[in-house]
Amino acid sequence: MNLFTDIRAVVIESLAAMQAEGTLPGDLEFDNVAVEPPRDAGHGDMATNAAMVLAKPSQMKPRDIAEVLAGKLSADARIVSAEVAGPGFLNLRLDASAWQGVIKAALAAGAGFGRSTLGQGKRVNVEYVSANPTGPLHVGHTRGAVFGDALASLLDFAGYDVTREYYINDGGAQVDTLARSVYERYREACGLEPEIAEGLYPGDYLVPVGQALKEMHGDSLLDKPEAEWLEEVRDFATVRMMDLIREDLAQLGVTMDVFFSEKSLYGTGRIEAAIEALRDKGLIYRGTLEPPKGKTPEDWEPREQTLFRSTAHGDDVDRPIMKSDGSWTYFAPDIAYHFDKVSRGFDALIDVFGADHGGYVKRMKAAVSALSDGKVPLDIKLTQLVKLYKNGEPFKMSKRAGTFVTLRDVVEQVGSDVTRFHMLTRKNDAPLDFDFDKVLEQSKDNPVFYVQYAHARVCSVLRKAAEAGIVVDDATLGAADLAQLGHDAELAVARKIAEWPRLVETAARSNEPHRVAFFLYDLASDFHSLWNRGNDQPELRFLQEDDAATSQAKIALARSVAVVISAGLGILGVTPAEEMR
RNA sequence: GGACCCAUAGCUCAGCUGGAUAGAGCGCUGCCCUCCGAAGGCAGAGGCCAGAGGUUCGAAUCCUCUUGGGUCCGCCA
Repeated sequence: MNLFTDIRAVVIESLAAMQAEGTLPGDLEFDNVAVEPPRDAGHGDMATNAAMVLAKPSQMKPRDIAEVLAGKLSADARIVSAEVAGPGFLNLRLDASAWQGVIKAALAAGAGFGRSTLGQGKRVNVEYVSANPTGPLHVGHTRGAVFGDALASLLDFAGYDVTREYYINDGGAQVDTLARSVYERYREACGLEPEIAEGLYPGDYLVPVGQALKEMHGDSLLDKPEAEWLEEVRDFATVRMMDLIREDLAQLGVTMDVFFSEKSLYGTGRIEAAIEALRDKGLIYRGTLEPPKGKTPEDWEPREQTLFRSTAHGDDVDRPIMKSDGSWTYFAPDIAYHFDKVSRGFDALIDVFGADHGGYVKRMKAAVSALSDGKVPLDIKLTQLVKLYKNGEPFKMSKRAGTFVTLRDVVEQVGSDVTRFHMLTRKNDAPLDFDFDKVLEQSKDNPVFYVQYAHARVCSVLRKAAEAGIVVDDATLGAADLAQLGHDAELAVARKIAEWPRLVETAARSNEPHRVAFFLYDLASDFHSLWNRGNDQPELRFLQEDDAATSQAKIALARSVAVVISAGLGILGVTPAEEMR
């Protein structure tokens, strides 16, 4: 249940009644009518902007509309008062039973509380990570992995049918480089001196791959020319790298539904088919691009290429899809890949890229727009850089100096839960500071700890209640008499609980999982505040000795907090703590 | 030269797609606690939302320009 949509329905009903009576004109759109929590809790429990939104189209004064609407709304049992305020806001106060209903609903729904039908089962493809299969994942990939995974979970929770997908860039020159790098490690395994030339991948992680190659082939590849071993070594190494990456992702709790191989697009006519689809729309032509202004490369010379008219779909310049030697540019298989996604029948596509791919957004959107005739929206989320710190000092990453920080380094040092939560307490398009020491701090200053602690406190209350012989299963708690929950601090928590279903939808609509993290922090804050009041006011403690009925009512509230935290952390991919250590 | 992202308290950041007196944590100031409901609590000061125009009942939020940061910019993927 979503109390806000329930009340909004009442508002819309009342407005319709006003239309029927002739108070309002019959031809009004109610799309912009919103029922929201007011910014200032002093204004009431909910506020609607209905009168202000409708004032102009109905040519009436907002306050006049609000007055009539207030009268209608008062008829609803849940609405205790409706007051006109400010320019025409209508502030609603709800009966305490409304909040009690929310708590009961949370306990009844359990982990499913807040699940939405917003997505209507529409199929969404979320592509993320998609790192080149040439080595282990590093910190930058970690953020993309965490973000993409949480976004996918959020959309799932909001009622979408989500596919998590990884695009393996195994078709370009970088996997040949990988093969040559592995070959050197193979020579090393055979007792020869490896020659890691400039441009090859020097990382130690290729050593075991070279050894594995030796075990398979003995010395037999040593005498052969590159042309004879390249393909096999490349395929072998790519598989090994993807195994490595899958393990890295597993460390973070990320599992993909689909791994899509770029290579599978080559030699199968699939790239050609995608380009033909564009050609049929008149978007492919031969032409010569202008040099980039202000920063002309020294060796620039005009060349005629095959171009995609991406400017017809919002891009700034047309993009080459074929090199002058007739081979595809990297953009061509990407077009084919997205064509494939469109062809698979997804209703919406989301790509999660690193910020360095920002320049790529418009052309990709143009391609999808062209390929789907504008029917399949593509949202591209860019994750900004992660700045590493240790003890408050910036920590520079350098492949050469060997201070290359991998995903595995991070997870092994601070754990998956902390990594995930911390990386989600920032908007994806803002740079992120990651301090190896601060994120592990056990104090109120650390949001990870703060939220976990709230959940652990609830668990602790449940344990103690059970020890005291009070029945605290969800069914019993749900049947408790909640009428005695009347203190402001208690109602504040209940209000927050009621906002959860609404937050899920707003976060999903904007593809912003970080809102979940901030919400959980706020909820934890309200809960801790109530808890702390119990120090001075024993009647606010959750566990009331010798009064099982009151305890059950209060614990029902606490339990609903745990239900929401647990659900929220579930979306973020973080395990809720049963106790703090 | 151009594209994209960003600019909110001293610091790090939210701000629910246009709503009322702009919020939180840290830091600062002042009280309280230091009884395992422990890893602190309560309260206070602190703002021209980078700047200038525009859109309308109403702008931190949308549009334009300016300034200042970041990412990137033809056959590397």
